[in-house]
Amino acid sequence: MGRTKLEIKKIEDKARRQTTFTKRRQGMYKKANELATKCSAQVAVMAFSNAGNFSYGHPGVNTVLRRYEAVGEGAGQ
Amino acid sequence: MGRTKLEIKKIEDKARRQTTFTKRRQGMYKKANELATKCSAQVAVMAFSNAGNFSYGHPGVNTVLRRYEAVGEGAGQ
DNA sequence: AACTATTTATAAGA
DNA sequence: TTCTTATAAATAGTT
Repeated sequence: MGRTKLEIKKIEDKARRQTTFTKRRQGMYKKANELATKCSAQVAVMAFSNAGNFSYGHPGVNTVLRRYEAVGEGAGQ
Repeated sequence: MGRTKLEIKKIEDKARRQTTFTKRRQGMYKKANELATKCSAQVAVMAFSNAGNFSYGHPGVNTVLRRYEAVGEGAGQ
């Protein structure tokens, strides 16, 4: 999306990479919230990079994690 | 997105809810992969509903989870 | 931090 | 139920 069509590959410029990390992380949180609301689901997103450690969950990251641990490897794609 | 603008609220029709869950889950996986690739990040998504338990991670769900556990509550929004 | 041109995701429909 | 298409939404570059 955006002004230019970009390949999906590492952004080498640090400032641009950091900006993209923030924008797209916010986008994923919004998608996670929408998926959870529309489909009565529990959803969590985690994103870690040099720019920091971030996570979001509906109803909460730890709630979703506990469920993942209960299901374990059964939580296939 | 799509033909109609829809509110973000629970989809009552079961078949439509299931279809949306699958489509949007796939969409989130794609976004997760793009974020990880573009920004050299580690990203995980978990989604649980009546339709099943699903997860995706780059480089892998368990790798990302171990990092979350190491960071713990420090992984703020 | 806000704006838009443009690409991408997706709700209905075929 | 997989594929298409009209439209809403996300976002890359700009200001």
